[in-house]
Amino acid sequence: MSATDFAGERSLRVPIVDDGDELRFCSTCAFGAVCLADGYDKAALKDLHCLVEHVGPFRNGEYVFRSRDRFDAIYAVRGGAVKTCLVDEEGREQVLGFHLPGEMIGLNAIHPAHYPCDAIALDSTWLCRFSFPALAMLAARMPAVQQHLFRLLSADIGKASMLAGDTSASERVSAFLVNIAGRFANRGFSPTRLRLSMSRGDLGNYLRLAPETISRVLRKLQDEGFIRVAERDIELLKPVELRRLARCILHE
Amino acid sequence: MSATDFAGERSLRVPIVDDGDELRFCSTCAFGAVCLADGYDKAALKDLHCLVEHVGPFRNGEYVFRSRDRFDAIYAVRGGAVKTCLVDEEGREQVLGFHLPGEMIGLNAIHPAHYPCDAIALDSTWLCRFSFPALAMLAARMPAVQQHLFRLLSADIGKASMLAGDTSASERVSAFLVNIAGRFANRGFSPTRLRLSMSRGDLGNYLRLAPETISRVLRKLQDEGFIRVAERDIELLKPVELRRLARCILHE
DNA sequence: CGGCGGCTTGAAGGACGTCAAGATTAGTGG
DNA sequence: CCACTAATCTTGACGTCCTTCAAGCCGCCG
Repeated sequence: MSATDFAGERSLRVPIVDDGDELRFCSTCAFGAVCLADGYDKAALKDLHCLVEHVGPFRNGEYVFRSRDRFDAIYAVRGGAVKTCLVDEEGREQVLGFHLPGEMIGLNAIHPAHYPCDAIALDSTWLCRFSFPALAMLAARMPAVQQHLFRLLSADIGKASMLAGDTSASERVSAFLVNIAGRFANRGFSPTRLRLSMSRGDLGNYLRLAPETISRVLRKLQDEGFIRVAERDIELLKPVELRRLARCILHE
Repeated sequence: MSATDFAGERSLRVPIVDDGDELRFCSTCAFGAVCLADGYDKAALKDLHCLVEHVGPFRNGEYVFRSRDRFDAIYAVRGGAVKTCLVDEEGREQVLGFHLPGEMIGLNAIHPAHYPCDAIALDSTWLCRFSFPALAMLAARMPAVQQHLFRLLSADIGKASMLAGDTSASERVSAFLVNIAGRFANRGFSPTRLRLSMSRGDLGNYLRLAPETISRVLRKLQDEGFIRVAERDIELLKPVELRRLARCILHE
């Protein structure tokens, strides 16, 4: 395939959102609206700020945390992308998920008290680090923070629905593209143009498909006019049709 | 296959645990150890008790809650078994999970504020119902309860790992059997003998395999001497070998 | 420029699904 | 207790979608 790049592609690289300031959280921190909406005062806001630490950049392939590390913090992706994965005793990797700006990682480590998976940067990646003991203490004083944490945790249950059902390769790839595009759109990025931060291998691993199958499906979707593929840049040409292809997986 | 029943099979039917009393929770309620371990007084215990309601029995096929019902409570299975599932617009069911005594359902409803799936009894089923608003209020006063809720929620993330990886039908079925047996064992039931409360259809649906494949795999595992199958009663004859077969999925 | 990893494309093979028929069980009412 | 029906389960034959294997291409970075 000839490498026809998109015009303005540069804006797709390493998406990152605003930095916030002393009295406003960066929107990725997932706690931005909590305090102000509930009328907490500046002291409370400051408490919340004190337990946030901006970390990064992590480079492609660097570990944010490793399986079996002791759990002490959850993270929000601020810019870049992270994959979470397991490695079995034979060294085979299993990708559990991808995490884009505005999304949390580490929530599944609270219970076992150790991270149950690796978290690896896929791009130049920045994160917000929340000390969990401090956050839990604050939550006990501020019901809105507690509620927010409950919701964050609840939202993460059943997120593996991408692999659900008796679905074909095209359905799964379509669902993935629609899902990713939607998540980018939620954070203010283009709803139809996106840059995949993961390799075909990682993507196939996540969707339980061979990398070759990913290639073939992307080509087929392009031949059918649903998408445009240029390396890792994807444009959704017919989002509605794609969504219809994927409706069994996305549950409308 | 000739129907060779197990001796003492009757004890496998409708597992149920103790009832608890005014000052002790039934062990299934998942809050049993919280208060006493942290030295809360009887008043606190009573608060916790007041928001628990024993409900049931539900008969095979009855709904505990339905998709899109407004969320107001989480449940612990006290006896019997529950499946959670989605139904798409064409009426096809998709089984998300099975819930045995001692396990919670409804945690994934906190965020959307509506139950995102159906919960259907597979047996004569009793549950403990926890009003969530009341529970959250109590959690704000009792850090141990809050912590316990965080852990319960966290533990539910990534429970769909049964479908993970690039695994054969035998591996998935083995993993399922080992997993179920372990969950029963955790609650004091036999670690090697169990009664499946779900049909081959539900099981296949959950594992993304045709019911016929489930049959064939169970027969193969029996022919190889790993298990003994009599209808829905299963005996694990070589738990170690089964676990080895399933190690890719169970992550040791 | 040269090497390497990631991506694409083709051909062949296998594991599971589908379809169909028969067997066994559970449930119901007489 | 038995008869009858419906549902579930089993077993076999065949087809299909995806994987595997192999080769070549492209882009990136030293």
